[in-house]
Amino acid sequence: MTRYSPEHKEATRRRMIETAGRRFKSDGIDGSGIATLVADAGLTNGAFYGHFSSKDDLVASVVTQQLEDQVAVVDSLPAGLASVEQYLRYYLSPAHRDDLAGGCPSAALLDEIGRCDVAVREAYTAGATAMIQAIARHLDNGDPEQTEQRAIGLFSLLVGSLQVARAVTDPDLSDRVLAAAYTNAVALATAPHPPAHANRQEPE
Amino acid sequence: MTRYSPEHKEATRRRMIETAGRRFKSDGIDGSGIATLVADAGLTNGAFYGHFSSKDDLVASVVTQQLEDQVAVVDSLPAGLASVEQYLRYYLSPAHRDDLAGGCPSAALLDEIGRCDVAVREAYTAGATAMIQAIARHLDNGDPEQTEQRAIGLFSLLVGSLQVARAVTDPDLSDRVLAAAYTNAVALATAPHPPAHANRQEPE
DNA sequence: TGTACATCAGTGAACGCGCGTTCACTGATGTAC
DNA sequence: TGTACATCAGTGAACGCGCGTTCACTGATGTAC
Repeated sequence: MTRYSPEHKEATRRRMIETAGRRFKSDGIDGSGIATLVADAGLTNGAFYGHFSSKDDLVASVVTQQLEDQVAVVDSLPAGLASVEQYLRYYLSPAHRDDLAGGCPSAALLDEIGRCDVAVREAYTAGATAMIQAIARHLDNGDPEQTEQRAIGLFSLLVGSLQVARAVTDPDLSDRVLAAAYTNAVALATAPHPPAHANRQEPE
Repeated sequence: MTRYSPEHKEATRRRMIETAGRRFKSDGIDGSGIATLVADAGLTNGAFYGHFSSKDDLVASVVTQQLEDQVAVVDSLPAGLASVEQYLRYYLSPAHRDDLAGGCPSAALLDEIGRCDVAVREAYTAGATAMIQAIARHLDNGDPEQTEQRAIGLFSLLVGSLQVARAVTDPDLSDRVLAAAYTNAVALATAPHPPAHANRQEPE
């Protein structure tokens, strides 16, 4: 009854989601046309709507997949702060900065996602929530509220820093942005327990 | 010899740059067409090329203007950490999160700027450099290298947090992102002197 | 003061192009006998 | 094993539309006399 192997179409769909992820991250969502997206997967124009109901449908699938992949990487890190620092070194490396297509989806697409339709933003919300929890598991210090705060802050700092480092044309400034982010990220991740719901605190 | 007042055309140009800034920030750069941009300033299609040589030329002018305005706000803050905290409260407020068109240009446009042509990115580089210096003046603690690191980190954290808070659809999560950013930003800005070029530091 | 005129900011129709989407079709596949 | 067939993933031309840009023009302006 079923022609072709049952995995055949599903494999093509997965290939489209993966190649579209790379294309979106390097050229932007608005900057990537259907013709280019299907060509990247070795198909032609009309094949698209056999797999996705619209471009937005593809975008939502891509966002979900990209964040799941990123969560899987964080989940696979060994426990302990040393491996968090190792991840920070990768995330804030010149290699990651220069690899738009293969890098962090939030850094590449976040403000565009913010302007997408609600289905895309819901996909992002689920993915970002999972990502924050994955980071929090590595920072856990017994105070869940403070741990979540730090996980959110670390995630935001990483995303913002990588975007700044990518946008500026001065290579020296770009390197300083990455280095500053690393110093601040390590401080944030390893800060001692106390002021959880930070009351003001004078310097010195 | 000169017809019209000499300020007339310049005033129209400034009006275009200002309305385009709002439009770009709410709809994105790719998402804003020339027809809409000129209509926002009360003009019609063809008037555009009397003021700008191309859309990219307008984008570069907008980026320069938007960052200059933001630097002027930071420069006008009274000295002292209390006024930095006041600015952080504004920046990370629900009101700012919900005011795309009137808010921070980096939070609204940064990843799109990263994909723009080199003239736009150079305009952004100049603006971001000025912004980092303006922030650093408020954080100065005698160590210029550490001060710049903190200014860069603070700027990146703010931009990233606002983007995350805007992208997610869950209002409660969005509020928690803003609150977490505030706590982490205050900690970053008011941290005591010591570990400037942070050597590793075990927790507790 | 009143009229003729040169300037030029702004008009609006038109251009070629690539967008997202539709649809009649093709042809490789695995099945039935 | 060999042939006829039903399936359906993928093809490729076409659609209406809005994009960035061009250009011949209009008409309000301030000037000259």
